[in-house]
Amino acid sequence: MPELPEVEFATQRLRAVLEGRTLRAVETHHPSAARALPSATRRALCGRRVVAVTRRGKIQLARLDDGTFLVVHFRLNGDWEFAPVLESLPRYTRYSLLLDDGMRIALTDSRALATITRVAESVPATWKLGPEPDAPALTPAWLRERLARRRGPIKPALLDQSLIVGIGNIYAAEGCWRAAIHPATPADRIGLTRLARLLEGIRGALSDGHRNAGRYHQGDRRIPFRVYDREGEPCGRCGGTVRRLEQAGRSTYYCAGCQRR
DNA sequence: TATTCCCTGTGC
DNA sequence: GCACAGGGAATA
Repeated sequence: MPELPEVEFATQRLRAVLEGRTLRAVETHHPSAARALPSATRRALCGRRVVAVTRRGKIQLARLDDGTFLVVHFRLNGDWEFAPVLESLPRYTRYSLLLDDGMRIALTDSRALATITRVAESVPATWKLGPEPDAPALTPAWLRERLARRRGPIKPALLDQSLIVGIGNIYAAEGCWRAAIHPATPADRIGLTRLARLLEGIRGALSDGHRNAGRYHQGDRRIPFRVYDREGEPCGRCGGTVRRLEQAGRSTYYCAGCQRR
């Protein structure tokens, strides 16, 4: 279930298990995984020590002692499962890392879209990724400057990782709702005041998500997104009806009452 | 800047 | 059956 709060949580769990450890073996368990991480690369990873585990947006990075990186992306469904090597492989394991302390890290993903790749040192620094949502440099003025040169509606723009990194489909919609901005509003026609509210909305939604430790449910209670996946339900702010529309092939949820164009 | 595709599972 | 799924790279 990986939006940014989940990936942050996953990165912490990975760090606790992987940092300082040496890789004994790296295996793939699906053809698409083998394509992303060919056998020669997997073999070359044996004996490498993991120096640091970090995150950039929704990308998890493991820096190795030879200066290269393992690059992990969960996409829609990925997750970690940690267990001693003696236990059986979890269902939907696509990659597994065997460590020198007898632990095994499994990347599970029913859809097999998650990837682990290996890149050279210089690559992560040059990726075209925007600032983190909580970066102080991310101000309304900066955002307006970037959006001024942009055609198209705001909500799909928020999914562009080169604008702001780490915002996914849920938080793009939730941020627009909190700022009372219609998701189809042209991105270049939102003024400073509303952009300030949008940033607040995105940050507020993310920090609520973070507080929930990256889970969508607590027991039986669904964690309350305000519009996401609530088509037809009444808006908690104005009582209007939550609608769904499609933008760039993805669902967008918004309140038809208080998010006016 | 919008589709198409990568995959498989779930729920109607 | 079919629509839909939280992402993103490749394509027109």
